[in-house]
Amino acid sequence: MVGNQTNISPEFIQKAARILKTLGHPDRIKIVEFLEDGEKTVGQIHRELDMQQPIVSQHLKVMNDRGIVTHRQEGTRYFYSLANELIVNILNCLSEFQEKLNSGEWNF
Amino acid sequence: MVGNQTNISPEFIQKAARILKTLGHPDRIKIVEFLEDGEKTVGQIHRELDMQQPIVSQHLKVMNDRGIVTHRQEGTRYFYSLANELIVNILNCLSEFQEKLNSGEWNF
DNA sequence: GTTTTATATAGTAAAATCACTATATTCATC
DNA sequence: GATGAATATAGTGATTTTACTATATAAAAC
Repeated sequence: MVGNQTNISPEFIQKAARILKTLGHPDRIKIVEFLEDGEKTVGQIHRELDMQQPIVSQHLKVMNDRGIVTHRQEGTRYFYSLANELIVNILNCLSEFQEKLNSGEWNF
Repeated sequence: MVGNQTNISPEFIQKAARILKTLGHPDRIKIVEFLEDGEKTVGQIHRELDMQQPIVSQHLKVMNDRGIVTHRQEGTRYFYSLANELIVNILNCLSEFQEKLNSGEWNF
C-alpha cells in the first residue's frame, strides 16, 4: 500500500475538472440543491429560486450536457432531476465543511 | 425533519462555488492530489508533474488566495500544503465516482 | 385557428480564465 | 558584491463564462 489513497487516473481528471467547474457557480449549486428534493420543472426553479427563466434554462442545458442532470418532457413541461448521486455527495462534503466553518474549526 | 438534508446557507454558497470552480481545472486537481502526499516545493510540483514553473506558481497563488492551500517559506523555497481536509474529501468523492464509472455503473 | 403558457435558443457585450513569455525578487554561495 | 537558484509577478492575447434581451418553438386551451 504505497502512494496516496485517491490516485485519480489522468483521463478521469479531465472529466472531474469539468464537473467541478460546472458546479462552481452559485446558481447551479442552488439548482442542484433544489433538485435533491426531487425532479422539478424549469418554471418551479425559475419561480422558487427567483432566477430569470432563460438563465435557468441555460444552466440546465450546461448541466445536462455535462451529465449532472437529466430531464424528461411531459407536454410543454420539462422535468429535470439529478443524474447521479455523485453530485449529492459533493454537496454533502460542502455541508460538512460549512458546519466546521460555523463551529469556528476552520476559517476562510 | 422536513426539507432536504444538506441545506447550504446562502452566504456559504458563494464560497462553495468559488472553491469548486477553483478546483475545476485539471492542473489544479493534479497539484492538490500531489499535495495529499504532504507538503511540496514549487520546484517539486514543476518537475514531477511536468508543468511550467510560472503556471505552477500561478495556480498556487489562486489556490492560496481561495483558502485551498497554505505555504511556509524556508530560504528561497516555498513549501505548499493543503489548507484543510475538505479538499481531500472532495477528491475522495471523485475517486468513488471514478470507480462507479469504471465498473460501468454510471456513464458520462 | 388564435392565444397562452412553458421552455428553448440566439445573439451579444462585459468579465473572467488561461497559457505563455518575459522579468523581477529574494536568498544562498562563492 | 557577483552569480546562480528558486520562486513570484507582470503583461498579453486567445478563449470561455456570464448575464442579459430578444425571439423561436411547441403544446394547451379556448
